[in-house]
Amino acid sequence: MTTADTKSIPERKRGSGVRMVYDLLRDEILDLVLPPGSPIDEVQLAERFKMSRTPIREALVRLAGEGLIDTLPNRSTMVSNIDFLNMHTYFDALVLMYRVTTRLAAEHHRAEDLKVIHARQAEFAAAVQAQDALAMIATNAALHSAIAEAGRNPYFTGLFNRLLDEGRRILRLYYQSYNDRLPQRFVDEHEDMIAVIAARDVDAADRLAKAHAEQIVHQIQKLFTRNERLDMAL
Amino acid sequence: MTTADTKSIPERKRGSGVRMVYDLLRDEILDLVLPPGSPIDEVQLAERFKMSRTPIREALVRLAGEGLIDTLPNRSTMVSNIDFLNMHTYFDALVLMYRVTTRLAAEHHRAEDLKVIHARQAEFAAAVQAQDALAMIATNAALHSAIAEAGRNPYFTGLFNRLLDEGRRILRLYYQSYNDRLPQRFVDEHEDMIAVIAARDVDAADRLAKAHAEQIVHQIQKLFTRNERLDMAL
DNA sequence: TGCATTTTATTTGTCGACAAGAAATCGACG
DNA sequence: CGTCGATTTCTTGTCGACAAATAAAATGCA
Repeated sequence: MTTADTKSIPERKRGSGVRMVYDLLRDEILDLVLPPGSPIDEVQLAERFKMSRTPIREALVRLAGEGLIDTLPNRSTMVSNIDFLNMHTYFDALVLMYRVTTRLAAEHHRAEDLKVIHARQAEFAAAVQAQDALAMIATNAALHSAIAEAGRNPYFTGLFNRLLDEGRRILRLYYQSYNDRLPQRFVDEHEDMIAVIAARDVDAADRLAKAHAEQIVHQIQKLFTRNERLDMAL
Repeated sequence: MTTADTKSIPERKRGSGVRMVYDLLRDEILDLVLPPGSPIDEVQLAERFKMSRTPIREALVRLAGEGLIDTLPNRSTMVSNIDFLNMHTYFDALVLMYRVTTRLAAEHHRAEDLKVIHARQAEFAAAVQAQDALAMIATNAALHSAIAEAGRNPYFTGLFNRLLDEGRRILRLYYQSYNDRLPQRFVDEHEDMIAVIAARDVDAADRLAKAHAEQIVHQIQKLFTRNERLDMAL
């Protein structure tokens, strides 16, 4: 294998390059590795991935379609800003989707759904145990996405996943600042929610989901008002 | 100026070609001019619009991002099918968004919002009067979009507009089959909804929106079960 | 004739290059 | 010394062409 190492990864399947750069950029943006306002350079990405600008451009178009990057015509393209001003409107939408999806899960779940949900919850608990903030975000989103799937309404799950993605950056800030305090409380609340889902108690599911969501929102808003004061102090 | 007329419309602003073909294809798909399953040929569009395949490709990527077209890798791309099987889940989502946006409009609207809403309602009434099905769809969506805007939650309005677009093809089928019977009832229901929004009666707004949405859903489902029977008879 | 395999043909995905647009740099003039 | 304008530079948008992948057609064989 001495002749092949001139190019370590020369082989790329025909349609895979776009998804690769799309997934990577998406993750880097949502995990705040690329903070809001970061410039996105096409040629830089092109030589980094050893491909032409065309597939990179396609990935950027997709990201722009999801609102993760902003493209000024004929000018630069950059990572979109987090809309702190309308954050409360985001949380209103998030709470509603939490409630709806959990309620529907209690109504329509099947046996196989519960297995997936329990597995996701175990992964979340493990992430909390390991104090891995990034894993907490991912597994938490995966758990709630699984709950939404159990509700058997693809439109709701689509809207919900969209919202979760949009908020992943805010959650990242949240977990970033709280990685000392273990959110064990979330684990317990999740357990309660899963229990009432399994029991098909629709009203309780709605109530617990509302409380769970509003608790998170309250924590985050507390964090941001504190940060606001810090910003003003500067 | 005899040398310049070899190309009648050679001038195109630099970034406008993409939006042009995007808007056109989008309208043609949503208005069922391009029915589900229609093949989309890149080179055909390229020569039709007198431009390279690159900007057409970008427009197609955007449309695929919104789920309006399906792209099989390395193979054809076609207009996406309407998901009749999960249609009731769509209506569940639509009813909920109708309720939420109308409720929020009653809560948060301002004086200038009512002006816009009244204007949209007048346009819808005019479309009904003229028995213009396409205009009914457009003005009805515009009216409800304006109501959502008055709710001052950009996330809800975004999700709602997305849903309205996805359902525009179903509504097209609906109005197509009912263009003899005037949906004057919708006009009246709209008037009632606008009245309670103006009165800031949140509960009544929620109730009327729910009834309005469910009435529409009921009509459409009635239509489709009838069509189902017709299909079975073939 | 029927089936498997090769060949052709068509369509997509990718590339390198060029042109347009806007910011930055430089220079001239008041 | 500052301001306005031209030029340069840098990035994006577009183009034409080529390569890969797949379906369709053609060929060979039993």
